[in-house]
Amino acid sequence: MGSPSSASDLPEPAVRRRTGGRAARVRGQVLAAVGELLVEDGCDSLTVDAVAGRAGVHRTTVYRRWRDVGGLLADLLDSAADDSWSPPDTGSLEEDLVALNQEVFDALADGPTLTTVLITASFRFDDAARALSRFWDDRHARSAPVVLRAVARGEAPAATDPRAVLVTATAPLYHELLLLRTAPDPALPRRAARAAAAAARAGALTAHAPAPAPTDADADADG
Amino acid sequence: MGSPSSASDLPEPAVRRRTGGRAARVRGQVLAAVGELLVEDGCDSLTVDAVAGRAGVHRTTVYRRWRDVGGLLADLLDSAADDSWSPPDTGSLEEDLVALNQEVFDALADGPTLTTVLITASFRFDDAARALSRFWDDRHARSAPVVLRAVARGEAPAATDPRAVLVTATAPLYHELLLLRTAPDPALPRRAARAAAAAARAGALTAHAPAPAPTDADADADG
Amino acid sequence: MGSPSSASDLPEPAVRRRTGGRAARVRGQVLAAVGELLVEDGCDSLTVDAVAGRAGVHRTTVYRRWRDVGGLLADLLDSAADDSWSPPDTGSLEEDLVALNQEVFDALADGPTLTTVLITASFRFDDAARALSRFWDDRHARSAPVVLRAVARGEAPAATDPRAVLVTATAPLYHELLLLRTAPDPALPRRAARAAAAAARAGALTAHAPAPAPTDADADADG
Amino acid sequence: MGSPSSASDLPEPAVRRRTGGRAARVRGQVLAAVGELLVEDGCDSLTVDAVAGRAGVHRTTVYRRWRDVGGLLADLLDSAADDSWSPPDTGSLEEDLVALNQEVFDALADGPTLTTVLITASFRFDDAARALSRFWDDRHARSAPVVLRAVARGEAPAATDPRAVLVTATAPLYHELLLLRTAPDPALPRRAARAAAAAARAGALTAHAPAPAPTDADADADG
DNA sequence: CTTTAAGCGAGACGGTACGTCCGGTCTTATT
DNA sequence: AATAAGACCGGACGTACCGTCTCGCTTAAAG
Repeated sequence: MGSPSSASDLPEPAVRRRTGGRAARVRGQVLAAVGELLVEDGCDSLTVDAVAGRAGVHRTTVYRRWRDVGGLLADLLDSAADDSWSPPDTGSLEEDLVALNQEVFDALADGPTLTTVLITASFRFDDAARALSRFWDDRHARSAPVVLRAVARGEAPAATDPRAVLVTATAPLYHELLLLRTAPDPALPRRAARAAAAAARAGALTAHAPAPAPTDADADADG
Repeated sequence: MGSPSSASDLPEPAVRRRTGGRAARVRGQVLAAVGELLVEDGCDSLTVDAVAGRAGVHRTTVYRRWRDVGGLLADLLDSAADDSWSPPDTGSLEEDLVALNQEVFDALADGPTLTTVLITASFRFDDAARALSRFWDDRHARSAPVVLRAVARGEAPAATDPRAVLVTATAPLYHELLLLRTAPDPALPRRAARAAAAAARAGALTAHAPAPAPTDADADADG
Repeated sequence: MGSPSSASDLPEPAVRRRTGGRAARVRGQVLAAVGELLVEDGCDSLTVDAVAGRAGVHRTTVYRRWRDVGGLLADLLDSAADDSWSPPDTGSLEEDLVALNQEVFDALADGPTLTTVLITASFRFDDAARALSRFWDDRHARSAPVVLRAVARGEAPAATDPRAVLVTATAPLYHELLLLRTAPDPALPRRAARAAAAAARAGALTAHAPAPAPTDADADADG
Repeated sequence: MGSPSSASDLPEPAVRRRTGGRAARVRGQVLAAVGELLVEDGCDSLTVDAVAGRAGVHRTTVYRRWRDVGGLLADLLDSAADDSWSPPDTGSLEEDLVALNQEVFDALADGPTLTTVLITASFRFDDAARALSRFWDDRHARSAPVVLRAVARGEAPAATDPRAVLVTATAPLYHELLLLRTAPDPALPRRAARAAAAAARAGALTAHAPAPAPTDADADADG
């Protein structure tokens, strides 16, 4: 599924008031400073003062355009929406999920990544939380073809819910690495992908179908 | 899996210097104030000043015994470790997992629970993060029998990793409700439990076994 | 002696740049806004931003023409120089002074008048201080006939200094109402006028004459 | 009448919370810094930041104890109330008034004195204005004997109002030097004192007595 | 039952960051 | 090419909390 940190193009101002020269340059400097500070010291050191200082810009300028740190993070997240991202297509559901999981794993595993810091920050700032939700919704929507192709190949029942499959596959990674804070297990991406694929095959991830008779139906779906 | 908020016994100080009288009373007042403030206003308003004021205790007293807010949270979490908790035993893996998931769901679903706030806080304070990890490790250890019984009943291969099953079952709940922040779906606990049970049945959650040939092996494991 | 607030014609710019059209209209709007803001909130709220906003003019326009708040006040004071003012002529020195004092009293007595605010402001802005001095010099010059007529009538020695008489008469009002901030006493204008008239009659306000033999002359006056 | 700047002992805290050690030392440093800054740069440069910096004390300490610049000035004024001050006693009303006036003149005449700055500041800060009024009330009360002795000596009518005499004597100095901003005239203290003494002798400064028949009575008094 | 020292209340302090206001300059877009 | 809109820099404001310190005083535990 990737992470919000994979792009850094900062394409265009949200409100195109002044496209040229200083205004755009200032925005770029500030967002760059936000990113740098985040990876260096984490969320705690991300103060408006520090951002302004790093960006070589006055405090009031930051307040004028972003209101607070949450606004900065939201803008960074939105600007980091990498429009060119597309899901893998290996020809098998499980391998596709493994590839997606590996992307997530890489973004979370080694120490305090920009990704982990952004997620952490989303717990403190509503703006950032909303921006992060937007990012994930986008990634889920783009990744749906992975599941739809699997259904087309007969790897899963027709009613399989793409989003449920994706969440089932990736959730253990976030849970282990962010919440439980266990040491990164290189086998984790594949195991979680396999489990999600198996559950999908078993018809346990169909959309809104409360599964008539769980035990037998599952056995049938498998067989 | 429950939540860290289910107990409030506050058993004893870690260092038993003065067990009786004022010292213990002060500790109880302070931890109670921490809990109240957390559920009222969330993690942001949990300042030492506010805690001291609410507890009717002087600021310096809090600093003297807990050092900072993280210490308060860690103490609260440790004191909230409900020693009497035990996992469900319905006779079927899936139903056991559903019961566990329902407990998690209830603790996370309705608004800013004490549980969600504690998890949020764990991102800001290392002490709290460690205490929370301890709590979850304890719950996973206690819940292992659920999987072991399932193995004994033949519902899953012998090599099935209890922890992996539990994480696979509960992770989607935390992911949806805490990270993705989607509206609570009452069907979610059962769906995630079914998916985890199906994956376990399919042998996708065996410990440290990299699963030689995914497709055929799974089919064999099912049959 | 009146006050600088008695006129509101805003006749012409000090430097007659553009008498007609937009330029003059803008000047009128801005000076009017200055006056309004002064009487509403006093000197503290008289910011360039507020003036520009009230006048419906851009900030930079104000900076361009008046440089700062002091310039605005100076312009307002100069424009408020009421050319038609003339001193009373009742036929007696004391009654003339009473009339002058009454004018001052009315301008200072009831709450924060425009006059009091302008004087207050003159302590913060040199431009305004100079403009206020010009205003007072003008008033003293115009009021000199009051004393000269009294000398002609024989109410005071020939060497009597008109300015000293006027200052002696009005100073207690400013002192009481602005500096000592005592409650306005309706008897004050007359009492101060009587005192000044008495001093003039006694020859205590002669110009640059160090009073030849103070003791005997005074003793005579007493006896 | 002197000035509020004539004492610098800073005798005791208004609220004697902590008399010894650091608290008292801090207060002294801060008030000293206020005085120094006032005489150096006037009222405009008297910011909390500057005071704290000069005093070698942190900003928040100043805010904690004095709230704002007005509070600082008020405390300085109160602490500068020189309890040992007493009016002159030369044996003659006029000479006493001359001495008083000379004190005022010296405090106001040469450039921006601490006195002039304090008065200026009182126009911006209510606290300082009140403290200044208290100071002047005190000085007027202490100076009353000057007039009472003159009455006892027969230099003025029994009903003479001491405060009116003092105000009449000193007001022209404040008016000329602070408001009209004329160049200091060394003859001014004596001339104003003579005028006030003459008015008192003439019975023009009696308390609350509306003066029965101004013209004739005055003529009698003169003649 | 006394001592004694751990713990507490109280107040002040240095310090960081906040978010706001205003003054004054400078840049951009318009007309 | 001039001007109006607006973004910027810089300084100060007043506040909230942090974490620390130094005093006395209480009081629980040990001798």
